[in-house]
Parts: sequence; structure tokens; C-alpha cells
Amino acid sequence: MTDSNASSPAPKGKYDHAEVEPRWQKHWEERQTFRAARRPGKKKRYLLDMFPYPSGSGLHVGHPEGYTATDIVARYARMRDEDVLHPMGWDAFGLPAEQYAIETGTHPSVKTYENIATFRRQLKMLGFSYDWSRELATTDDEYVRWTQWIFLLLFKRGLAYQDEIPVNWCPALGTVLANEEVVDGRSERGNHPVIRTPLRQWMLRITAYADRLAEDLSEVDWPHGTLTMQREWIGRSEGAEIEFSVDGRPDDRFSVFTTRADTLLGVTFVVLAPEHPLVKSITTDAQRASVDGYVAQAQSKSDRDRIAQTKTKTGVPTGAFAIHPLSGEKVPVWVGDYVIGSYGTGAVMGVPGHDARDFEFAKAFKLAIVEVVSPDGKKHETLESAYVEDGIAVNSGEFDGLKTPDCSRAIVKKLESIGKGRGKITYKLRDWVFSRQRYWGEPIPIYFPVELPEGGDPQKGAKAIIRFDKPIAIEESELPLRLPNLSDFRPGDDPAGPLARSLEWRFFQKDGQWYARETNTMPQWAGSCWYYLRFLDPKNGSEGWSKEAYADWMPVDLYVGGAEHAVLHLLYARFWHKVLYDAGFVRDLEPFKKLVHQGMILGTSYRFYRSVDGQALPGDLSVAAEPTGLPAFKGAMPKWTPVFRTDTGEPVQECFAKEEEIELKSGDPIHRELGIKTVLIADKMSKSRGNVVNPDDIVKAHGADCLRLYEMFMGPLEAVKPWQSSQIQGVVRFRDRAYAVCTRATNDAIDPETERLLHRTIKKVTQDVEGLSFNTAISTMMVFTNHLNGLPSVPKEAAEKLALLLAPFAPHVAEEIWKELGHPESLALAPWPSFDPKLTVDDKIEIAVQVNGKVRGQVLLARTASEEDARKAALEIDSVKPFMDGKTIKKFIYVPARIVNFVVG
RNA sequence: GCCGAAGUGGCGGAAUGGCAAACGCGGCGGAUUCAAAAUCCGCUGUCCUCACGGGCUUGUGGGUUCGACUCCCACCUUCGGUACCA
Repeated sequence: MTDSNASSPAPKGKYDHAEVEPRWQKHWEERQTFRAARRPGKKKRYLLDMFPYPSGSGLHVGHPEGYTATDIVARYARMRDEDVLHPMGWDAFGLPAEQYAIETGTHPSVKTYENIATFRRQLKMLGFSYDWSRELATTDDEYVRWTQWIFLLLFKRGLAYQDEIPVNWCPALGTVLANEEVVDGRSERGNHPVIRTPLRQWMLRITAYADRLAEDLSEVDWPHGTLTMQREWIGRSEGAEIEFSVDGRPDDRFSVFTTRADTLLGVTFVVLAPEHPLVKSITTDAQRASVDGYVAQAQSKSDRDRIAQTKTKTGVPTGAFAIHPLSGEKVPVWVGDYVIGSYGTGAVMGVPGHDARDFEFAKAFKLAIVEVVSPDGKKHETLESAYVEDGIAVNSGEFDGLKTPDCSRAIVKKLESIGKGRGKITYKLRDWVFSRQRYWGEPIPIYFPVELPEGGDPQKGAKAIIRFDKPIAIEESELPLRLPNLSDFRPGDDPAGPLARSLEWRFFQKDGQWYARETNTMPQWAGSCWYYLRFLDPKNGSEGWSKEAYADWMPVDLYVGGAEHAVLHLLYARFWHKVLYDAGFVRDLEPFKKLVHQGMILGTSYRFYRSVDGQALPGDLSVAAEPTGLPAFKGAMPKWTPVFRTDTGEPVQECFAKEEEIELKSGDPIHRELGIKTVLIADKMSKSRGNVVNPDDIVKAHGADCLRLYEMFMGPLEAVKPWQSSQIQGVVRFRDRAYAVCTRATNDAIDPETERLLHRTIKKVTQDVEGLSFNTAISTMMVFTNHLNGLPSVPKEAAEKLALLLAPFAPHVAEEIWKELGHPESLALAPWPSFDPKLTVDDKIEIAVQVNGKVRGQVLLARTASEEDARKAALEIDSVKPFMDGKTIKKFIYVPARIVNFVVG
């Protein structure tokens, strides 16, 4: 019974990650092991992480997840003798640094570069094999220069233009707010009133690329869900534009957009968006007061609030009537905020019989409902709800009897012939609002002529009229246009942004004429739109990237990043790429060949409850969010937000304990001090939950290799996974065991069993790395390590191969093992182990013998055993016989190397 | 509502038509130790049974199949995204 460890020599001393890891990191850095270079004839891989915003709170355990995945592939590819480009940089413009600057008066770049230094230190500490010589930040002058250069390219190609767009202007804060910063028409910070006001903005004409952005998705290997989301966001919709005129006002016409032209004869009303330009002029005097009131109310709501109230339809009649383009009948014109001004034409035809929203609207305001599409071609008395499916036209005069698609075509044709409509394609996608009224962003490289009184000096405050209608591009030779060094970063009272206050920067003279610079800056998206191109050639001073560098590395072979960027970042970057393609600067239609989203890492906490008097209650208590239907609670309501016990109706407080406050007693998580049962909850990490994990702490306690191994071992890369610190123990033991086992290797020849397992391990790990199945790759290496651990003597060949397999996952310990095994050089470029397919399959395999689908025994069979041999051998098994006695075999199933099944009766 | 992902031991997960629960955490028992930690070995889905052994089990209910975690239909739950897009 007690045999195995007597023969195992003691390990040569414990593995000290704190000493080993920094030593190898220094080694790689000094020798520039991971510097990317192209060799002719070699395969290349461009492995890209979505670069981080260097926030003040430092690296989060979520970051290393995707970064470890690409790093494993990068290190693996180098060992396969491929050329690897694996860069890292910083998406460094952004609001937090600007807000910090407003509070402290320090320039945002100071804080930004401090944060970058922290992130860089933390990433280096994790041993990622980036080519740090290509590091860049979007805030670097040399980077901004080319971001501005691309903007000018867009401008010169007519893809950047100015427009008046309603924004959330907060006079008290003196700034424009994003939608999410506005709650109930007031600012999230400070609760000041916010008004919707039109403001001059730079727009990018992304809609010009809508079709190509949708179509070229067929070129890429992306997650199915992301492709769907992009297609839906672009939202191509084929339909018709139909013209209505206003009764008694022959010059006032408007168009509606519809995908169901076939229902045109079912129109009983039309609805205009509150911001529709015709609303003001067609409203009758009798209705003016209520319409004005309604429009004002709609304007005070943010887009979000307006959309949030979807339950009940609101609207008011304008008093005007529209003339139906085919029937000539008069239908009432209403204003309703369920119609969106910016989509289609900002007007819809109301077909309550066949559109759910129109149906609700008609019900609410008692408007007529007419059936024009029937499932069976017969007319029906009343409609209980809108019939939105295809069918056969009824009540539609000459179009009766036509099927929906034919009817649509016939009606559009008819409208075209009388000049009242035409087929049209509309997109949900809108042009991209590209300017921000902020300081900490790339200045837009545009200036405008200025009209001044004779001898006036605008730098000294002379009143200037800026001709925004005459934008002029800055000369390329003058790029980058740098930000002025302000001492005060507050927004001020001018919606034009803080740059407008810097008069010496804003106004300048050229050939005796005064000009004014654009004071808007670019959004944070700008820098991330093309960083994958700058990584190709980051030091190039004469162009953004050279054609040679592009040909060397593009396209990106694997792009890993969070699903939160599934739509906007990826769409914007693809848009720029296509513009660059049209201008001849890039050669691929799509920049990112394969895309993977790493799943979010959740934090773990343990829930329990407290009663009003502070008594702790178990976490599996049955509670409800609302007291409705529960026994009434007599006492005073607490100050905190309660939930309610379903048994007594008593309000209780939800509380959360940390992992270290919990111990397991017969499977139940029990609170150590309170002694009550808790319930494990996995949730987004947040300070308030106390479930945030800091990578620095993990590296300090267990080392970078273990953080990498744990994050990869937790589960599939794409899955959402809860972090549980106690589980790290498993990979810590694995790392230490791998080190101990490998460093006691001897020169003994490898035994056949170990050899077969080794080849199977190599095969599985290789396949899993290629397929990004890192969790199963690690478990395969664990199995092999455990096998070696049980051997009286570990063959050196097995130890060396294990070190090589482990290297992409846990590079530091692998290097250390390699060194201890007598190799003076790093294994970072050593050849990846190969396997002999013959050794990965067994000649004899034990397979299950089933009777009527139930396993009744095992039989050892040759891989290639014949059906007759299998049948004979299976019938010999003692444990099978009782189930066969007195039965007849109705069917015999044999799948070689898999299963034997007797169907008996 | 719609779109997407997912529901498997006490926990993280494995197996995508062929022996469910690999690997790991935790737990139990043992070896080692003066003792502990670390390490090593064994057991560990659940129910019935002294045992041998057997039944049941992949969210629920149906179906296809010799055979279903896996495929099909319906439903429930959770998470993520999105939203009056005409």
C-alpha cells in the first residue's frame, strides 16, 4: 500500500517565483527576445489585443485574460518558427484624465503618462511577450499627427462635414454631456438642468459605407453574435418613400418611409416626429397651444427617456389633414414622439390594421382601423390586434387579391408613375458625430477665415466673425497640430469648448489675414480606429506606415477584446479602414481576420441578510423585491433599501461577505464569525461589493505564471467566469509539481507508456492552443505531470518536452526548468515539440459493452477488431451474460474503438 | 418584446451522437512529522442495500435514435446586448 514515494527523491529545493520571474523578464528585455522582425519565406502572425485605457486604478484582473490568450498564441507561434507581431499600446485620451485635471489643475498628460507607467509595469510583471519597442500612446504627438492626417483624408474625400446637431448642453457645468451623463433631464453630476440645443458639430459620413460595412462582414471569421449585432446596427431596410400633401396647403408636402407599401390603402392617419420641420407651419390655430406644449415636452426629454416610456403612446392632433396619394381621402396629421426625427423621413403613415405601434396609437386616440391585408383573402369584421404577417390585399381597390410582396411592388410602381413615391433603402446607421467640446483629445486640424473690424486683434479680444462655412484644411507639413498648454481646463460658458478660451492658440495670422482654429477635439474612438496600422511601423516619420510594413504583417490574424466593443469600435475602425482602402493606403478589405471576445471575469461574494435590528439571517432566505402581497410590516422602515421576507413581510438588508470570511462546512459556505449559512454570488467586480481582485496581490502571492495559468484554467476563453481566489491553489500546485518533477529528471530512456502519453499530450496541447481551448490544454499537461510524478525516475526527454509545452502558458517556470535541464539558451525560440501520430493511438482499447443501451461490462479489443470478433468477445463477458440469458439478439451495434451494444428482447 | 450566450456534483468546469462528471478547488481518510504547514497516496454525483449489487441523474416536458449533455419541438430560468427604426 505504501510504496510510491519511498523511491521518489526529494525535490531539489522549492521554486521561488519572486526571484525567478523578474530574472527572466530582465533576460528577455535585455536580449530583445520578442522583437518582431520579418524573415522572407516564413509564415507570419499578427496577434493583437484591444489596447487598454490606462485608468487611474491600474490593471484589473479582467485585462490579463485576453492578453494571456494572445500571449500564449504568440509564444507558441514563435516556437513554430513563425514571425510574430505582438504589440501593446495605450488608448490614452479620455474624460477621466480631463476631469482629474479640472480638479487638480495638473495637465492631463501628466496623469496620463503616470497611469501608463503603472500599466506598463504591471503588464511587464506578467511576462507578456510584447515587442515593447513598438509601444505607442494615442496621445503622443507623433501619433496624433497621423490621426489628424487621416481626418484630413476624410475631409478631402468629402466624408467629414459640419452640421447642426442637438446636444445635451448643461449651462451650469458649461459643458456638453453624453447621453449616459443625463438622468431625467438633469446632469448626473450636480443635478443641474440640461437642455437640448443644436450645436455645430463635425460629422463623418459613415452612412456612405453602410452597404460595404454590412456586406464585407462575410469576409471575416468573427463570433456569430457580433456579426449579427453589426448587421442590425447598420440596419439596412428596403422600402418606399411615399409623398403626402397637406390639405389646403398645396406647397406643403412631406414623405413617409415604409417597408410595407402594400398597406398604403390602410392608412387612417399620419404621424410626424415632434422635431419634423412641418409641424410648426401646418398646425391649426385651434391646436397650436397643445402642439407647442407637446413639442416642448418632447424636447426636454433626452433620447433615452423618450424611448424608455414605450408602454403608452402619446401624441396630439395638429388639426391639419393630409391627402392620401392614391385614394385622395383626407387623413388627420398627428404629432407623436414614437416617431423618431432622425430615422427615415421623420414621418410615418399610420396603418393600425397592420402595425402594432400604429394599432396602439389608433386605439388610444380612437382612430379608424381598416383591414387591407388578410391571411385568407377574406374580409374580417374587426381586428383584435394588428395583423403584421404577409397575406392577401383586401379593401385596396385595384390591388385586391395581390400577395403582399407583389402588392408592394405594384403600389410602388403606381406611385412612381404618378410621381408620388419611389422605392428606397434606409439605414438605421446614422452619421458619426465626431467632435467633442473637450480639451483632452486630438485637435481637429481645420481653420476658418475670420471677419474683423479694421485693425482688430482677435488675440486681444476683438470681436471676430468666424466663417464656419469655409473650413480650410491645415497643411500636412504643419501636422501635428498640438493642444495649447492651458492652466485651466474647465469648460467655461462657451459650448465651443475650453480651447476657445485660448485666444493666442485659436487665432493666428497668415499672409496678413486672421484665421480661427477649430476648437472642437476628436472623440476617444479616433485613436483606436487605426492603432493596428501604426504598430506596423511605429517610428516612421514620413508616413503613418509604409507599404512594406503593411505587406509584412497585415491583416491582423487574431484580435482579442471585450464584447462591449462589438459594435462601435469595430464598426468605426472598419469604416476608416475602408476609406484608407479606397485611397490606396491599405490592401485588405477588412483589417481583422479573426476576432474573439474574452468573457468577463466576475467577482465572488457571499450573500446573507440582516434584519432591521441587525440580526444576521441566512443567505438562502426567501425574499421579494416588493412587499406587495406579503404580510404587512408594522415597524419603522429602515433608511437603507430593503428587500422583504416572503414569510413575514419584514424588510431585511442584503449583505455581502468576502471569500476570506467564509469557511466550508459539509459543503455549505458558512460565515466564520456570524456562523450563518451564506449563498455564493458571482457578480461584476465593484468596490461596493468588496469583490475586486488586484493582479498585483496575486502576482506577489503566487507569481505571474499562476495568474496566467489560473485565468486560462478557469474555463473557456469566451465564457463569463467567476474569480475564486481559493481555486488558484490548483495551478500553484501544478506549477510547483511540474518544476519538482522536471528538475529531478534522469538520463533514463523513456518507457513505452510514458512515451505514448507524451505524444498524446503534445497532440492535444497543440490542437488546443490552435483552437484557443487553453483550459483543456492545461488539464492535459496536469495529467501528464501527474503521470511523471508517479514514476520512480523521470526521463529527461519527457521533462524537456513538458517544459516546452508549458512555455507559452507559464513562461518563467518553463525557462527555469529548461535551464536546470542544462540548456544555456532561452526556450522562447526553441522548436515546438512534434508528435508521432502512430504513438497517439492505442492498438488495444477497452470499450464498453451495452445491453439495450446500458453499460454491462468492458471488453479489451484491438482497434481494428472485426464485428464478428467484437461480438464473440463481448458475449464472453461474465457481467454481460445475465442480461442476455433467454433473450434473442434483435440487433448488434459495433462502432470500432467506441462501443458494443446488444439490442435484445 | 427582439437578438445573442448559457443552464452538468458543494464550487470552477470536461465530454458536441458512443462508458456523464476528465482536470482542478473544497471535503473525508491515510502516509510523513514531536506537532503543524508543505508534500505524497486513496476515496469523494445521488438514492436503496450490512454487503454483493442495483436504481436514478446533465433546467422542465415531449420527440428522433440501438444509443442524446450533445440533434429536433415546446416551455422555464439566468446572464449579456438592444430597443417605438415605420
